[in-house]
Amino acid sequence: MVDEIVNNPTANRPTTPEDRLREAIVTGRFQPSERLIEVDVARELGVGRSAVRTALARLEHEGLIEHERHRGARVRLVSAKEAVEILETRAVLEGVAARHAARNASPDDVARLQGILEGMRQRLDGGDLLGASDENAVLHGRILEISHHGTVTRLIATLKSQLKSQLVRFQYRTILLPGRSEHSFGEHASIVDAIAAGDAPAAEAAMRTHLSHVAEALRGEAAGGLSR
Amino acid sequence: MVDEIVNNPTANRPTTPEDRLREAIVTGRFQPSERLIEVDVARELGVGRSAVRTALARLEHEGLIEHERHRGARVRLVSAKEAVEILETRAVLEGVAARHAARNASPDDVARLQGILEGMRQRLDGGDLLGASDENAVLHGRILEISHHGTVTRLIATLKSQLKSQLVRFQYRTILLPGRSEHSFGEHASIVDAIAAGDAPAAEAAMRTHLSHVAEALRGEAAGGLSR
DNA sequence: TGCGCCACGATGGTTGACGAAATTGTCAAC
DNA sequence: GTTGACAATTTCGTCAACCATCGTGGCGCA
Repeated sequence: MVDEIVNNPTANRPTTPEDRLREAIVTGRFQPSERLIEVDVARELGVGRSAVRTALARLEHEGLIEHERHRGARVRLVSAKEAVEILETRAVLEGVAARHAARNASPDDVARLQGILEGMRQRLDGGDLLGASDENAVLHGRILEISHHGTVTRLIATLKSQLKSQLVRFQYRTILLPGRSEHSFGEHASIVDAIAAGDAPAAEAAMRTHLSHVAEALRGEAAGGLSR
Repeated sequence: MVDEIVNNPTANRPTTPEDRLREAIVTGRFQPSERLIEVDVARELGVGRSAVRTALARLEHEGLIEHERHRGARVRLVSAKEAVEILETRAVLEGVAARHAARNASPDDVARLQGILEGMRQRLDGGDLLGASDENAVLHGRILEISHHGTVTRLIATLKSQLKSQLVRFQYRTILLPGRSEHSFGEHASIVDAIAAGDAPAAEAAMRTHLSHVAEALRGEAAGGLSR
């Protein structure tokens, strides 16, 4: 019932126009600030105008595009400042999730979290930083699930998709920064520990400090990468 | 440039179909869980089906309706649990806003906040509880503006609209609860004080405790009103 | 009684058309 | 040369009619 939200690789074909447009934006096929003329997009994607319209409407509220009445849509440019804003917002939201996870977690949940942590440890020891980064995402996702907080889960999902469009252009793998991986592992361990102990405030605090560090690391990188 | 986002009373007529549908849902013209058949809605609103389609797409990501592919849309029912979730989420988001406001506030901003506080004081002394409740909304809105945090502002706006649809059915004027108004005023004063002092952590903490009290008051009321 | 097929209801999407609004371009007057 | 008004163009907003697809419930058959 609580299915993982996995990005199915090589999955079934029937992609909706919405997915295709999102894909085109996220992969940078449409440049930021570029005007999205409905008929052009329709031709580009090989679908009708109405399909593009509904897709645009959805993508607007996902924050991928801006749209003014009678003036059309354009790809939204996420500035460095805004990227930091998003990270910061995610920090407090995931903090709430961690708090609830600490209250809800069954022994089984805790075991699974510790298992993920274990996997991170092994990959780090093996020098597989990218693999560890993936485990990272899994851990955060699992905590969200355990929290059973629909509202927070939903908001984080939209924030994620907003950053994703920029992810392609600026490599946001902070875990690749020297020294960051070990530091990050320790922070994750603290979060899991707090959840295991059922200490809700500690879990929230740990999550927030963790993500504020990520944001900080990013800010440093952004100064060189995002500014222009 | 930084125009107030006021709900213009008796303003210009040209309402979009989207606005009209939102209005219809929010005012309870369509019942929760009611299926929204496109053609019926179209006839009801006196517009075409395509207009309804776009409106539905937008309203979906505002959280006012649910939508499953090939299975249509229905008005989303916000349960009591979810209402609390939303309040809780708003609490941390507005906490972030307060934190930023404390960092950004110019002397002028502080003066305006204190002016609003003064207005609340006067209305409370005059026994005008509803008026004070309005000032309350103004104060929160002003803090959001001062924060200059677009992401948080946007998220709070959507959360608000989700609750608004339930607002009509359950009177969420917690300030009307006995004793709550005075308590609330003190909390607001603390928030403004922290912002005036430029004390970011204090501002965030004050906002969070304030809103957690609101949520608590609500939970008590919800037990009698929302449960069934 | 129970199972499966099929028709119907509703959505997803297409095409084509038209009015409305915004932008752009032009031209004359100052 | 600059400004203002007006015309032309672009693009969106909406409608209408149409077909394909998906779900679902009922009917018939076993």
